[in-house]
Amino acid sequence: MGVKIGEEVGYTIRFEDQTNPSVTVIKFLTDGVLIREMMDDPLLTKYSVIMVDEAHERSLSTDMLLGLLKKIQRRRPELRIIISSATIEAKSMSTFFQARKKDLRHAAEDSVPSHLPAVLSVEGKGYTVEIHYVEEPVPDYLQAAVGTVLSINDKEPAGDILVFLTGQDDIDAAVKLLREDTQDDRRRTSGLLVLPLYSGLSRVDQDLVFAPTPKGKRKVVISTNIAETSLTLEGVVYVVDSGFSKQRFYNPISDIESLVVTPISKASARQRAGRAGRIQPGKCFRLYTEEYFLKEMPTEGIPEMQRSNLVSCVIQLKALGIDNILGFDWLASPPPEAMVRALEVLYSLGILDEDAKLTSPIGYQVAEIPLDPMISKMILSACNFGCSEEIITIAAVLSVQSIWVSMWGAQKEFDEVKLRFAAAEGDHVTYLNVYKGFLNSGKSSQWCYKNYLNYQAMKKVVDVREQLSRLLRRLGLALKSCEKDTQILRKAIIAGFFANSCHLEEYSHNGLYKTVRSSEEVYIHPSSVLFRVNPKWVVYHSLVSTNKHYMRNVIAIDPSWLIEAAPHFYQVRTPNLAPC
DNA sequence: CTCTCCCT
Repeated sequence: MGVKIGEEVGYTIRFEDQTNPSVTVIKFLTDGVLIREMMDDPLLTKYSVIMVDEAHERSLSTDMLLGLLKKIQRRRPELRIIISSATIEAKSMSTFFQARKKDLRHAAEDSVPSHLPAVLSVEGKGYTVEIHYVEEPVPDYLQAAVGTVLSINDKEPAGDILVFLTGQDDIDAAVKLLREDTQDDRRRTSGLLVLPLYSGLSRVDQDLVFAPTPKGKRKVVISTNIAETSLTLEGVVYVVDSGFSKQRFYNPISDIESLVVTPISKASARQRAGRAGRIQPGKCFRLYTEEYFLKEMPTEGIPEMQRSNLVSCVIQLKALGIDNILGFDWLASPPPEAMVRALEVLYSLGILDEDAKLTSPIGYQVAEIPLDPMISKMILSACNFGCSEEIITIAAVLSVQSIWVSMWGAQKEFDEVKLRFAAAEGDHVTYLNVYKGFLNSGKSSQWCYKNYLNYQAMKKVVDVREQLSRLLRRLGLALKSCEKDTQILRKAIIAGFFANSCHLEEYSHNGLYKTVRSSEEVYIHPSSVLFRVNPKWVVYHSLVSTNKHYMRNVIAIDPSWLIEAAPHFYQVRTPNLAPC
């Protein structure tokens, strides 16, 4: 359009506002930012047209936003809403936004949208992709994927290959197999450049997949879902689709989130295939039968709303003045159990009162902080305990994926390096040591590299920490350091995470813990500094469920601190503690 | 003895 970014056309993301309110007429932003903007401007009066892109992804915030926009439109019939979605399911979207008869009765004539939602279809600009299926179901998609790559390399003309598997384990195994094959049988694979791709890789390793393919080589990228939508690889002509991805599921009864290898939807399968047609006509090899695709594969995935913990979602709606959360107009209703659980958790944290209204000041302050409510509660308590300087560092580290780079070779070295930072109290205090070291190094990327730290992640920690310190100042809360008093630090953590306490099973030789609240069997994650240390009592930040239930980010505590922090949640029962 | 992926 020939304009400078940040003037007529701008964008806003978490740490960057490239707009100029007096000049900008088109603004790109994430759905989460727009929901945040609603807290100051509930009817989004700044905007006359709102376009929601990628609505088919059905992320938590997209679903929330669509429900909120529908509500806004009743008050602002002149607001134009455009929803763009890559699936054929436009009808359900259109029905959702169609004013219902009972709404019409209560609304004045002129406040009804003057047109029913129109459905427009726009042709994709990709090249055609020829789809191939297997004749018979494959017993092992990893082996099948490796075999398919080799046969493409044998039979098909030049062009890079993108393989979709489910996770780091799968991917590292496939990379290894293909690289070994290169050595065993020069003729078949001599031209292959095999690269893994997943979000845990360091930036340097991720960048390798974007480098142009050397002459005479064929690039094979073995990837998670990250290459399905988040990253785009040019030069891909062949896609191999395993038909699976890892998905998160939340059980509101046990309050545990699990990562499960799940069959993908037809929508995902199409998206994956489309990745082969960006520069020329391509081919997609699906490692499942055509019959399976047509008859058994679900059309759409399950919206995130229906398989997530909803505490963040509930508090945001509360902050927007939506009192009847259960009666909110959802595009897809979340399970009532998950709603009830979220309300319970927020109540136990003192964020909602008996009438499920935000408490003052805690509830309102928590809603202002753009983090998980348990973390926000931890921060607010730290302000009272006088350790907010340290706690916001911890909060920032906990809000990035992982500050360590994933190491597939040098495990032993890695563990040794980690010991330099390890604190007996646990991971949270260890993170403080890492952060201190990073600052002392002058925020050096070299230093990160030497210490197996992810430099990008550390930079993000600094950004998040700065945002939090600005926010606390704005809320009129004190930034104070507790120096070396890690007891007070742990008490502040417990103020947010008292519900996540576990004790080591007596006579347990393999590190078996049970959660205090529901006696679930859990273990300390091998990435924790307390792995194999196994203190008697711990509090964890989150559970990840794969083969076992693993606690990630763990601190050792004294059980009396639990009763001190949450007498309403725990009551003393000799000789141990029990939930009430 | 291990971590799909976005996002405020």
